[in-house]
Amino acid sequence: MTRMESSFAIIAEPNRRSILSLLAASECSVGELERQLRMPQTSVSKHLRVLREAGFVESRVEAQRRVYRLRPEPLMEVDAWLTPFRRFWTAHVDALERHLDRMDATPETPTKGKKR
Amino acid sequence: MTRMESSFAIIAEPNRRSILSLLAASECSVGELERQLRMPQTSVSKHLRVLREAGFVESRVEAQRRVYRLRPEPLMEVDAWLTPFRRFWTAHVDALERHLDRMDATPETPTKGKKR
DNA sequence: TCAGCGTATGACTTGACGGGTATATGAAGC
DNA sequence: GCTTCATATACCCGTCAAGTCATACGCTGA
Repeated sequence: MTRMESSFAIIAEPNRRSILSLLAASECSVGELERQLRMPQTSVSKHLRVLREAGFVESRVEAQRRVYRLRPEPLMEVDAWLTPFRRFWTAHVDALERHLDRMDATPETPTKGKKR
Repeated sequence: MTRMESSFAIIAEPNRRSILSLLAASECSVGELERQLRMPQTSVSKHLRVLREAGFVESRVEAQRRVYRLRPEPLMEVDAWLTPFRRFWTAHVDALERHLDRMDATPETPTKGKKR
């Protein structure tokens, strides 16, 4: 149903990235994700469905629970896409730190149209 | 104007990824991008604006043209986010090839509805 | 000055995605 | 059977991003 073509669109959603990060640590049931992320169960299930249909996760049934675990392929695709760009920063590694520091400093509200 | 919080949301757009890929090869003017991507100029300009405000590109003025070039920081962020996941595939590298081969073969339908 | 090119912006429309609520399914236990 | 727990789905709605069109801006050369 939901178009949602590329792997990039899937991980554009912050909650889905959170789910993936948790699953990177260890596999989880829906309820565990629900508690750790403090989000409604229906929301978790919906995101898991999207992730599952896009191949990011798979589930196995365990009694009444469904335990989800990570599948690496789609993220490998993203990683592969980055390849041609890496030459831009492999030279000077500390640029990221400076960038992240700036992000940190900014008042978290990009709401207003800032110049440049 | 456009919220567009994360770097992930920016590269969720296929046309923007195309622009970035072209700029990874070499800096380009708007017109060059327009021709290579075969998309309307207003569209290119709008995507460039989004990319610029998100720090993915910067432009310099050259006569009547604006030449855009890549800035690496936001993509470095994405690369950094991938770090915890790499352990899932650094062991067996060929899984990506198999995955991409499948993508190639399938007629645009995601992982087929397994319908239990 | 004007014309023409290159680029940016504004208004508008459309459609997709995410959140919420209610409900359905299905397994386990009484 | 019924009830409870765990998860999934259906529906509605608000929001927001992307496309299109028209137009405005800025630079250059005649």
